[in-house]
Amino acid sequence: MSTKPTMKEVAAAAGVSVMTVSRAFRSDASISDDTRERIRNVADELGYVFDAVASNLRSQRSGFVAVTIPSINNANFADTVAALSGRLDPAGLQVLLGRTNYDMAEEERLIGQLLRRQPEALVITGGHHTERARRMMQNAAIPVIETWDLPQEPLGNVVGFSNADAMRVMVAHLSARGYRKIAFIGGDSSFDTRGADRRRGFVTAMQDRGLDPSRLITVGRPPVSMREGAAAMAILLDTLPDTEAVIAVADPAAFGALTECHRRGIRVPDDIAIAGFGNFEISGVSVPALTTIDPFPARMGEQAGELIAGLLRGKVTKNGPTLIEIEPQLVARASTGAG
Amino acid sequence: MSTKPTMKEVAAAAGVSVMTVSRAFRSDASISDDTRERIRNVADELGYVFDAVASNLRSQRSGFVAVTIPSINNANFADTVAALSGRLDPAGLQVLLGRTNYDMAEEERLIGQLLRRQPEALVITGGHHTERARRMMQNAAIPVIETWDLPQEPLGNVVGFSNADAMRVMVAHLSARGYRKIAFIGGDSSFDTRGADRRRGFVTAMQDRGLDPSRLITVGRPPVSMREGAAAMAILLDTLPDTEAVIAVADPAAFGALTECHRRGIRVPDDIAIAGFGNFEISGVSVPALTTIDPFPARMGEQAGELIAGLLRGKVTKNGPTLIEIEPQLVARASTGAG
DNA sequence: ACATAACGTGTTAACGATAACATACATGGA
DNA sequence: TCCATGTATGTTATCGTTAACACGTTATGT
Repeated sequence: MSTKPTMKEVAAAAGVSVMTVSRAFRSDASISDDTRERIRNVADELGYVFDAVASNLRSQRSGFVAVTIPSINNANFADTVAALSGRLDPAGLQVLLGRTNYDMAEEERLIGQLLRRQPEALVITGGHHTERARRMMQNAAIPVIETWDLPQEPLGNVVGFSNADAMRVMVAHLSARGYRKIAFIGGDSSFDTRGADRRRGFVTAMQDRGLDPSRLITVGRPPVSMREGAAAMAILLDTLPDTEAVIAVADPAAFGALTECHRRGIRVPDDIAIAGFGNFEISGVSVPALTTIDPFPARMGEQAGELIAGLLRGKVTKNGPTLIEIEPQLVARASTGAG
Repeated sequence: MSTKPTMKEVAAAAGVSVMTVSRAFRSDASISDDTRERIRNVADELGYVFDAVASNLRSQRSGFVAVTIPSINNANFADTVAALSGRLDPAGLQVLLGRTNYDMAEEERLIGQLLRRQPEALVITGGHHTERARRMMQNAAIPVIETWDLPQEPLGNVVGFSNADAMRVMVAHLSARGYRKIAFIGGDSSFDTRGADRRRGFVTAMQDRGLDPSRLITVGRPPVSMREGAAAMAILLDTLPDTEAVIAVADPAAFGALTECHRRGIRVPDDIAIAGFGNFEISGVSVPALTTIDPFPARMGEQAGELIAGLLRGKVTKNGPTLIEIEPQLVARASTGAG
């Protein structure tokens, strides 16, 4: 018993062939309930552990779905992954998670690493990638799903939304409530491509309404933290004190901005309105509650999972890639005078 | 080119043996720089992707370190995983992450799943497990590290801290500042074992000081959300209005409690003090900033990674399991009248 | 009752890489 | 000069499982 038992040992102990042991551990195999139970008991006694690595090699199916997210510590992405994982689980698929740290070069490296594990599908957060990363994904000959974005040139399937349009909705909301001098707080756009899309959406939406789109505060690399949101608000209040409303690239930054107002005795929304993005829990709990946009992260995860399960189950070749657009929803709350 | 190329195809194209191709992709192998580069170029042209599955089977090394965390969406655990991952990366090890959802039965199932992938080490969040899970981990014959806890009967190595002691420190802090009627807000203790440990620590610490330990508010399953923290605070203010200080099982719940005070016009800390646990970002940003305890999640991840890298590199059998205790640190802030 | 199908199990070879050993050639010290 | 040593490459067998096929036995239909 010094070495870990294999099916061979189990087979010997149970008096059957290795193949029968193999069948005892698969749901679809034809084997009598009797034998199956007997073998499982024997296996348990021996402390046998099924070797997925060998199984993967022989069957050419890894059971992995590779997933990349910018950060593990982000409720939005976590919700997508949780929903995805929940949908894939019953299909016998396991999520192999990697984080890109909001960096396309890191994403490229990561995708290379993940593909070596022979995943059966690839779920990528975002629609901007290096040329090399694009090539790797296209050559992989597995379903690819881009999420949290609506890429111009999709690699394959997409389950996402337009970050720019989301900002358009938010600008419309603020505009309708009478705000004119609206600022945007975001991170260094050369990294967070979704953040950059939101900023771009903000700028064009402002321009379309004949409003000044130049109140832009940039604070460090994404993800923009609460602290950075507060710092950005401090800069904004110091340099552009006549600003009437602020849109932050995401809720944590918006909340940070709110706290800075609290510290300075500036009333929200009476003196200045604040809005975020993502419908993180904090936006509903803070005082005042923050107006935000809900991109439905869990729904994206479910849809992606559903799509993958379908693509891998059906041998039928789809008539081309699927595009599922999720419509982000404005959640109007007290921080913009609503709710 | 219909099927994915293997080393065989690369070897043929480069005019070398398969073994030489294999060597071209390994850092430790003896091969001329010339040949290596030539082979890599050929491989690139063919779109060859290294097959880690086959490599794993033959070499009996998966390159995986399996890690379980209660929730993906938790900054504390995420920090531990990020640090761990960062330390394992240079050692060529990849984190295979699974979430238990604060559920020991789910943990058991998950561990079974993970072990099939032949991980080289196992990092588990928490020190409470089902009997069957314990057995599986012990039989696995790989290094096991329990974190975020200080188990009575460790399975192997431990990189953690005592949740109960942390509460002792917090009670001491509040007590020193003159608070006597102290309440505890937590989740259903039958699920979150670390939360239960903290509650237990609170009770004994209170008893040790001759204080009443019965102001306990329980709200739903862990993780206790901001909203639930607010709800608990509402109950507390309604039923035990003379309470002087509140300790929440974690910062998000503490923040939720704080917002409830804001909504009711109750001043913190003048009317009631609030403290949390975890040193989440929000505790430093909220107004007032929340007193909390920093368990140094990143440090735990680094230490665990360091330990694993050492154990897997050195063939030398250690003289038994390692125990690394991290000392959580009180972070006194305005919400308890400090700072 | 007989052909046929369905079921349960066994045999053989293979998935794609690498460990272990073998070999060819160059280098160098005595 | 000759053998020891090192370097670069090739050969063979194998990791643990499962696809594909074969085979004997037991239902099923007519």
